[in-house]
Amino acid sequence: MVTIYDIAKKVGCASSTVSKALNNSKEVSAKRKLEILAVAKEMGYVPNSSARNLATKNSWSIGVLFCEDLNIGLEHHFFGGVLQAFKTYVEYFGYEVTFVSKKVGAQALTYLEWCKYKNIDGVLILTVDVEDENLKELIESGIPIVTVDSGLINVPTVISDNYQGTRMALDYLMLTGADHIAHISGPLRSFAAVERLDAYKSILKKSNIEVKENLIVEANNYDFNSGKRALEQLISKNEKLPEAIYAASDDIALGVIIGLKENGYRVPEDVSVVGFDNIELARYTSPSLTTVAQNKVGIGTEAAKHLISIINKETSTDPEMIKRVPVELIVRESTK
Amino acid sequence: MVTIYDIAKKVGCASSTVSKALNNSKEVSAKRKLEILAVAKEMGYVPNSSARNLATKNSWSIGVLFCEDLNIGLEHHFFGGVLQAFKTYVEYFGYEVTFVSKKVGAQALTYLEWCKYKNIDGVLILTVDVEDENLKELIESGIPIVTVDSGLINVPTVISDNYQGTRMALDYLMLTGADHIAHISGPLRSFAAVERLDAYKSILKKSNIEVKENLIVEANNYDFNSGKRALEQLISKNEKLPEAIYAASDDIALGVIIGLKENGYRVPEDVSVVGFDNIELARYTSPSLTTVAQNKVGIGTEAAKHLISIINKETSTDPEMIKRVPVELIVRESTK
DNA sequence: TTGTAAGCGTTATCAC
DNA sequence: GTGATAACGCTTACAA
Repeated sequence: MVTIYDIAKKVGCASSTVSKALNNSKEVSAKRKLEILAVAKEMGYVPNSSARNLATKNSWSIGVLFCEDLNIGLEHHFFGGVLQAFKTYVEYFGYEVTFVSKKVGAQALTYLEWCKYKNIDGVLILTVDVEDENLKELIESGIPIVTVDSGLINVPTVISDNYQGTRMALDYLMLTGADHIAHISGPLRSFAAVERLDAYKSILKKSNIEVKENLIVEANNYDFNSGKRALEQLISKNEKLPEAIYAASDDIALGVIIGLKENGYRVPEDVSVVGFDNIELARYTSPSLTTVAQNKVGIGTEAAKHLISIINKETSTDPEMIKRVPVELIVRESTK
Repeated sequence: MVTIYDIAKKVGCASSTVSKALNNSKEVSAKRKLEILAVAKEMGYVPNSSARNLATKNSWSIGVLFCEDLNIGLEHHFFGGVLQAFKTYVEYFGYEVTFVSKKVGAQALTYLEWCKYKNIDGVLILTVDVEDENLKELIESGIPIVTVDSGLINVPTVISDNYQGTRMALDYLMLTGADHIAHISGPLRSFAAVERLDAYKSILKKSNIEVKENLIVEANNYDFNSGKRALEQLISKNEKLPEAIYAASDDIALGVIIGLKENGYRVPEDVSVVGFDNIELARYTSPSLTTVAQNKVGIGTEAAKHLISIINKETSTDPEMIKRVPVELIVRESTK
């Protein structure tokens, strides 16, 4: 391994001079700087992260936290997509991203301990077990944190604009003649699910439409199967299905559509269906799916931007902060 | 920040003794050890990663490399799933995982430089631009590397057993009476696509079935649209479609099925279709999809296991090594 | 402009 | 068993 001492020896100067040259300090003459840089390159010098971090007390690294215990994780396109955009943005600003771990060597650590151990600059919380005591400690520690759609309170949050999305979906359905609109919500332990349900209720009220509890069903999860089961419940709770169903996710919506078909309903002739997400497949199903498109890149980027601004103390950290990223209604065949 | 000096002062011993106690060395009396541990806990001591790494020249961290330039990345369920399993496994053994970056602060680095900078123990290459010069340098550096289905040669690879999977798919199709089987391959810049195509040819030959070039079409990509377009090509190349189509991915297969329907074919009555992956949706489409299931967790875990064994020098690093993870045929409705 | 030296928090080597 | 002390590679006052 080549160190600044090796370079100093070869150039015939002090190591501090080398350090200054390498850090582009103006306390070195241009000539010396050039000379040192040339030798550094020639010798294949690469700085040492640990030594630098130790001396500067600065890690330039951001932790990503997600619970693999939950059955929702990186393989979910939403979180994968958000993380990718997040990573791209923060790396552009010179940060590296590391997964927050619960151990170092053989020793178990809490999240907070691990962050201190690594001297992490900030944390992105992706998915999480809200009950986790460890998490509480981390949140209260004062380390810069941002979360995405995790259901955590008291943490700055970046999330799709669920109210806007719900309004666009319902407005469109009403426009196409639906007087009765059911809602299959996501699991209500999810923050997004609650927001979409609240929006549904509030928008109906504003349109002077009665909110009927028998038109609301909570899916156990965001997936296809839960959607299908929720539809069965909806059917059993109503003699006659409403003209439209607003589902809290595309997977749920697809489950609903299959369930409708199996029960002899035509989509959209008998029942219109709108989803939420705009998964890749939505345009290819039959009928293709009308849906509220989430902007994964936008969410990841906003989360990154906000986290960095907290780290740089450009933003006073307001734990109540919620940044809503605009969504878009994509009209396809599953609605009239 | 609490350091071992703070602990030493409070306990009334030397810092080296504290270090030994903390590292569970037997060069400390049991009594002292207990005392020191208690004080450490009381003071909220957390070790410092940089200092430790600097002193031990050991980072306990593994880099994950993937090109976000490609339109395939973390949001793809396959890579997301593999990474998640990989992470779980290596963390169990005390490693942390960090994304390989191309810069540190404002300075651009090559992959290899970054790995040296971080003193990384090993690298998992997920997706990659095979042409990348930077990559070549990394591969030739001797740093422990494992890759998953990336198409790289000269890097130990963990991949689904594409031959076995193809054989199971084709055997099943032949069993159900298909004499002619077309293949929509993945993009041939992908290693897996080549393997599946080769297996297709070789298995047909072994079954004394002629390999006809007009029954083979390369999809531009692994996605739905590419599948649909490939089907159009297949149709234009053949007066009469074969009884079965073996597709290199589920997304391709779904595109093929939609295309078949649009062209008036029934699945599976007129044409059987088999995919590869077993994406979550495969069981829910109509018809549900017969497919070769890839074991994402198995692949991630095997990659982790192998990388760690290279790091520990338990395995002599053989760049030609290919570990094939068993696949499984899931029979559903898209085949007779 | 350049050099000296202390310090970052650990570990590891050697005396005692 | 315990304690000095050097070393890891770098940054940064401060002195020259």
